[in-house]
Amino acid sequence: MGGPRFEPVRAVRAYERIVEQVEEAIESGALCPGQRLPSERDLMTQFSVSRSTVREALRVLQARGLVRSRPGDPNGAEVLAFTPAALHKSMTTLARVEGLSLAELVQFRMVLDSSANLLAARLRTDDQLAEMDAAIARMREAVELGYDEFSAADVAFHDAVARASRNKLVQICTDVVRSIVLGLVSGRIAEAPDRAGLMRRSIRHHEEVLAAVRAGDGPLAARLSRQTMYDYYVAYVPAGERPALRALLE
Amino acid sequence: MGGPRFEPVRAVRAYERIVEQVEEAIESGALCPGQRLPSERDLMTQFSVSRSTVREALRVLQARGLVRSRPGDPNGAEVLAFTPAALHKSMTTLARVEGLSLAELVQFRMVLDSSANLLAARLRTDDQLAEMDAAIARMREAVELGYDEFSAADVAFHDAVARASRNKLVQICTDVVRSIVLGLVSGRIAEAPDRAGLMRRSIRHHEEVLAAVRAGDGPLAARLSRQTMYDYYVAYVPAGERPALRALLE
DNA sequence: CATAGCCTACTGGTCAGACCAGTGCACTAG
DNA sequence: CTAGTGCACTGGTCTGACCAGTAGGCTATG
Repeated sequence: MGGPRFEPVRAVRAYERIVEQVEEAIESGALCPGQRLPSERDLMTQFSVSRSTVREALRVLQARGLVRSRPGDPNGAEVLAFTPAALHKSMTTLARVEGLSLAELVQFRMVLDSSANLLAARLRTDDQLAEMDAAIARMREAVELGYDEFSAADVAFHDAVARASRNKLVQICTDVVRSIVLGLVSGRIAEAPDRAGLMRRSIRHHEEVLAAVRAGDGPLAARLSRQTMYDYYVAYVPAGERPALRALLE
Repeated sequence: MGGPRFEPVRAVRAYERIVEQVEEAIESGALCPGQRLPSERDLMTQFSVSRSTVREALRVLQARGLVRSRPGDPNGAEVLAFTPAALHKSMTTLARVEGLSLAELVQFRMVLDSSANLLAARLRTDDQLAEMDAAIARMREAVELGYDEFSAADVAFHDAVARASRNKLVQICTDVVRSIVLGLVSGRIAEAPDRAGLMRRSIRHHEEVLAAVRAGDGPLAARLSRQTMYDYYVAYVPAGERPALRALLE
């Protein structure tokens, strides 16, 4: 004690050093989306490693959604614009491995969506209000067209709200968690006996939420959006887990 | 139009098939944390591919945080328990690439933490209340010890609340976003001129939040926790972005 | 002259076989 | 019984090769 505090050294593998360098270049903006990396054979001379090592690094970068390579492409790997794909992937594994219940996922959506509405009520522009109007209009038309169209319009509405919140993290997490939830229940909703009634009720709820957002009443919009989501999903949540959802309703 | 709807075919590479199979085995529970994969040389015969292909698949699985391999280990790669490491990684790149502002991150924490408090006020057990008490006690002691100890105790408090919310997603996202935020500002807090005063004020706020949780007053706990976080971080948020944070305070 | 089609020089994906440094375990010498 | 030594195995890296795909230049054809 009192001597120098040594830190454990981790053996750093060659391909990791490559990943770090390329990652840094991308995140710092030195490499922009659309730009190309050198070919694998060029990279092996630049890093003075073998091609296998270069390739392992590229696999990692690809798994993180930073680059993409196509066989035969005369240019090297392409630097990608950020997409939440990697986030989505790890959240999906999280959901499966940790056995996340539908209740937890819906609860999380209630939290995110109501916060987005709270913020949107204060920060929305008129254009964004128009987008929400348009989305609800499409929901109305979709009652005749079928569940897929309805769901798409519904998604568009929530996306508009999320954008209006001006918080990219809220936006992206909303997107990711929603797609996981829809993957779990969309089949069951599409086959629900009283689909049309469900849709009409949902539309009415969305209209109320939008009215609150338009009026600038954030807390009301937040409360209504929680209620809307609860009503929409509660039938698919096991009865034992419903109290946890209701805990979010005043 | 009207003809069969063809989907774009993507060339599926050999290592991707391997990743899928192993991933499926892990997520379905056929492979449990702690178990070992066969050695790379075994895998190449099982999948009848070359070792490079096996290794590329392992790199991807490792990047996703599902397995870990150690040189010299007489067993194969180890299947890992889920950790939010991959989630953390992709959120960090998100933060850097998308240029997430501190304001957005803090705002997100306010949303998550207040929701966790809202839920905790209704769902907490006595044990969890005791944990929160203990964490605050450690915060008090840490005023003398230094910022690192204080921050650790602070984290412990918020973790206890997150656990009490009984929502793993809330718990994990709290953890991930917090570590990103702390990475951005902990240095500046540690060097703040009136550190001790800051800590004491934060402790008082935490005590108020805990009192509300103990009393079962969810909305109050939620409101207080938002205020607490706002007060703690507002000094590090550029003035122009503060209104967005205040939008979350009633 | 314009263009359809081929040729070539690359690309990434995969394979085979080799070497090295590290690890754990069985065996052995004390 | 223990301390030490090999050994058999691991993952990490390298070399060199082949294949199928792509793009762009070249050529032969109209």
